Amino acid sequence: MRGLDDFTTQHVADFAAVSVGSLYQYFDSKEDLVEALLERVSLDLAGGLNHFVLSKTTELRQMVQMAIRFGFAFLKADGGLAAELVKNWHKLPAKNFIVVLQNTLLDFMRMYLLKNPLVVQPERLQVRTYIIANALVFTMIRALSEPSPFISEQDLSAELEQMVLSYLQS
Amino acid sequence: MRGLDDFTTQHVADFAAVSVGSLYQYFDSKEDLVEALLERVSLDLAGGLNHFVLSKTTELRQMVQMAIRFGFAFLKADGGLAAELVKNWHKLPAKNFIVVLQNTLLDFMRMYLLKNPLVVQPERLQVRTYIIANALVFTMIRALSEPSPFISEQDLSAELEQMVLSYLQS
Amino acid sequence: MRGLDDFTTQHVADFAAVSVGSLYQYFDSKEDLVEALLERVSLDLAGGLNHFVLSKTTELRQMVQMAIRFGFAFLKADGGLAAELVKNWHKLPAKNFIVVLQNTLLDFMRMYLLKNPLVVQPERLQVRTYIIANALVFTMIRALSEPSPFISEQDLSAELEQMVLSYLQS
Amino acid sequence: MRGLDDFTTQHVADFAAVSVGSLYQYFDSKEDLVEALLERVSLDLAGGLNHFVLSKTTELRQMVQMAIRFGFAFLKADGGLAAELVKNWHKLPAKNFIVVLQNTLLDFMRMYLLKNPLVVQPERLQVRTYIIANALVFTMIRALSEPSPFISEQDLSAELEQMVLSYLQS
DNA sequence: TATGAATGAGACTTCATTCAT
DNA sequence: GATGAATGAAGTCTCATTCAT
Repeated sequence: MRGLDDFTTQHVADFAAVSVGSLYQYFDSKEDLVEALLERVSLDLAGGLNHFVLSKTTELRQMVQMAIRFGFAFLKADGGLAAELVKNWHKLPAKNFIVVLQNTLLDFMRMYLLKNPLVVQPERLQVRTYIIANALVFTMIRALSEPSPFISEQDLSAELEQMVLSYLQS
Repeated sequence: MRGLDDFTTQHVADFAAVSVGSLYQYFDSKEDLVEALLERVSLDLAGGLNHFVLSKTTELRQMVQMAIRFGFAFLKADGGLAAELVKNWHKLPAKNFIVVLQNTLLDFMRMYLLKNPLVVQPERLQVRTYIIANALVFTMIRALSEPSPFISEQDLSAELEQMVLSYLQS
Repeated sequence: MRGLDDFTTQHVADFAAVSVGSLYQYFDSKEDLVEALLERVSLDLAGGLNHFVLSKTTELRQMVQMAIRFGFAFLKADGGLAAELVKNWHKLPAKNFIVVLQNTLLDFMRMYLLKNPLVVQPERLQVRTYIIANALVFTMIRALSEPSPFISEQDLSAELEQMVLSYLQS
Repeated sequence: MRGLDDFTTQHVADFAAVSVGSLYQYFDSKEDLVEALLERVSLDLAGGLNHFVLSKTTELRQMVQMAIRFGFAFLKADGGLAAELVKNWHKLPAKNFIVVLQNTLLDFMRMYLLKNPLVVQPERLQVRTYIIANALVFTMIRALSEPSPFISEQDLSAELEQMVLSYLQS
């Protein structure tokens, strides 16, 4: 479990204000630790997203807009913890939270479809959710990590929203 | 330059079928080595993509389709070398080849716009290219790294194509 | 900081009876480590020499004799640590302890001159101290490193003493 | 034979304007190579010093003066080759050329004594030569490697001369 | 014979993991 | 239980030595 550059055990211990040794009383290995972190972050994500599902809004555009705004906030929270985890997705244990995002989006879409038919063909739902989840997460991460002077977060958000909507409605 | 997990000097040496020491006859440091690799891969990518620009086809859908097909082939080539580099984009020197992809796509779009007006508003071109480049690359990488039994490459390609087209034409 | 042949990290770790990794909890690099070692040894040297200055003896010959005896003991201490450092003087950080020796001797000579005038012309003091310091240290080191069956430490000490005195009084 | 910092095989090959491989056709190892270099430099030294012995001068002061001047020139020759070798004396094969210097000086002194009696007691000759050789060589090297703004080569030469003479005549 | 690319042992350094306190 | 110093495997880099051309 080496190579998560800003996740040395020392870093994590400092961040959590405990000693390195204590980490190993709760977790058998760094892998376990990261997995737990991942789980917590995933729960936060699912919780945050579900909030929209349960909200009264039924207008798709508005929901996408809120989700994107929430996504940016989420990736910046806790000193960029979630962002750092996403960047290292390929080294993380299987159930990482991009999957959580996919599933949450998928659930949401299914619910939405019940009430607003014909947005998308059911058999394509999974692939489309997959594409949207990946597109959103990684584009946001890239924008946050290497901000471009030519692309404001505002513009990016608007265009991501546009991308999602035009795709879903095609 | 530690932490590119599948790019230990030993790994690279094995892959190139030379000894670790030999690498340092051609490159001053691992950073230089990776940079050179990046440059070569970037050139290959730009070359491959330009091929489409120069092709006789003027139908957007067909070009996108070909580009996506080329993208998958490209990411699989050389034992997944390019894919491995993309996964580590956040640790690589600035001019990494996602940027090359963006620029190539941007150039292409500009040329295309000259002949096929009104596809997209010029001031949005950059942001849209940015989104498309990131969406394509990272979705493909994820699909190749963690193949899902529910999502075939074929379906994914078709949907990515659809996403790009509907977005550009919206 | 490679090339201090008897100062590989492994060597130092073995000598200190710790593991290689432990060295890096106290020092950021081998350079830091050597610098710290140098400083400690320099302090020991300065301390030992000052002892003579403060002693009641005012007879020059006796002081030189004591200093030479102390010098040999010092170079042999800690398994020849100081000797090993002197041998590598040309690779060490600037303030190495030959300089300390020079300065200590210089201070001592200045004090001595106040009470015992005319031993040496003030404007030559610095050069003479320089010569004496280098002559003493390197001759001793050579004698300790490659002992000659024809030259006993006893004889050498006596002759070094003679050299210093005749030079200073000339 | 690692650790002669400015004596990598590549350096030596470049300096000699041959290839690294060629070095190993003449020498079995770097140790052999350095030994041969040492021998050549030693011969040069002995040759240069003998020149004084054979010169008509019989005045001791003048001979010492010439020897010191020759010494500085010698240490600077060939880009400081001899100086570099002296600095690494403790890693070099036994018959290094400080020994040559000692022996040459010893021979010279013996010859000188035949004609100019009473300069020094015969039984002390060896030790005194030893001290003078080391004092001269290492003081010169130090001065050349880390020149001090307070000590000119001129002054140093004069004082070294004075040191040698007062010591020999004491 | 001359060359210089290839080799690999060994040096410095990092960091997940253990364990005496 | 909590601590953090100690450990050592593994990674980057250097350079004397070899060997195919």
